[in-house]
Amino acid sequence: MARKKQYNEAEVIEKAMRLFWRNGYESTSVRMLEKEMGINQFSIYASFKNKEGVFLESIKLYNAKIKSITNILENSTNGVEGIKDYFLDFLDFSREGAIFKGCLVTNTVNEIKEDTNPVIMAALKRFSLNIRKLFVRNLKQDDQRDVKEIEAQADYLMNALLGLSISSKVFSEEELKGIINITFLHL
Amino acid sequence: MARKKQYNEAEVIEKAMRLFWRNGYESTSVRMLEKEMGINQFSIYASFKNKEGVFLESIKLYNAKIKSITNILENSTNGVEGIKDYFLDFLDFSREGAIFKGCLVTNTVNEIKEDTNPVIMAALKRFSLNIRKLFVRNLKQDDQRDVKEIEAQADYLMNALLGLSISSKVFSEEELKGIINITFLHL
DNA sequence: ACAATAACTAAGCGGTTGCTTAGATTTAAC
DNA sequence: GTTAAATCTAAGCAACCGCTTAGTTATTGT
Repeated sequence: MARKKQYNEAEVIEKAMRLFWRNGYESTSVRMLEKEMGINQFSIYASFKNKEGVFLESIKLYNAKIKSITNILENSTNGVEGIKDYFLDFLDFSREGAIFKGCLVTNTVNEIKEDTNPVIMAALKRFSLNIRKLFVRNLKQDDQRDVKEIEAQADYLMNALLGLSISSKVFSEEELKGIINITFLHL
Repeated sequence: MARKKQYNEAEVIEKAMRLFWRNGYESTSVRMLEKEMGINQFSIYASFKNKEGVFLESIKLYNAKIKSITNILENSTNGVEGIKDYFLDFLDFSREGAIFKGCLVTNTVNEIKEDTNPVIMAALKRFSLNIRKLFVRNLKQDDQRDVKEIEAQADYLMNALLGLSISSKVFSEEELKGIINITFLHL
């Protein structure tokens, strides 16, 4: 009936995701996406509706990629140690060669404003809350402490993880591992 | 000989700084600065050369403002407790009514890229390193531990502080204070 | 072979970006 | 009062933004 697509949507989203990861949402232009994805703007809008659509698909892919390490956390029975492993795994996950790119989600939370990008912000918050939930689950494995205390610890760990996303752009790998060690020293 | 300026440079930078603090560097346009500062674009460029110049002056002012709490840290003899006070003071400092704006410096570190804004990035790094130096100084007050260990602790605290700048936009004041408590629990 | 349909290319839309220029206006020295 | 210099306003520059449209090309069923 009609012509075939000359590109694979999953493949071009992979490239878009990497670009967003490096540059953030706002400072990644559709022209840049065009070049990186290797397809015309028309095709981008035809496949993903708009720039926001490309980003939402990128988040989905990011979520699928990071599953490789969240799955370990999800199935862990090591309590806090399992969370520490997640931190170290994340460091590896966020690395591209020698440089650390931080977390795509955290980077974007920092960049965008809730009132101008409500849909994106909602997706990002969903992502973060899910990780916090896993932290709570693992913390409960160690002993039966007060739920309030456990949730405060989960907040503490989220804070450290958010910090790590920024720190990874400033500190060296050795320093980052030192930070992780101290973060879990007395938990 | 010539006409007088109809505005005070210190006054308009105060307004510019607040705008950058709320919106970040890139997403604050010169048109927005124009309105907020209450002067024409020509005057902005005449006084501060370019947008980067306005921001660098804003950083200077921010530095002067935050001196009110870094001075306390600088003169503290309470060791780690002095740093904890700094964290709590910072929370207050970064508040505008009920909402937390985070740290102007941290917000911007997250937003800009080193290769496109090297001058700004350098100013931001200088600012951060200075705070880390104060952390090291205070940590040395408590006991004579290994210097390496102290520096690792300073990195850990910087990571927590960076995290706090993001967390303050997501968590409540109560949760933030809980995070700070746990951060200093076993130091 | 031909018509129908979807995917392609490339030009261009109105709006915004950081920054500059032209020209009127105010100040102050003489 | 005249002149020179600094400051003001407002229009406008090229480049870019997200997105669309017009027109061409490829693939299919009949």
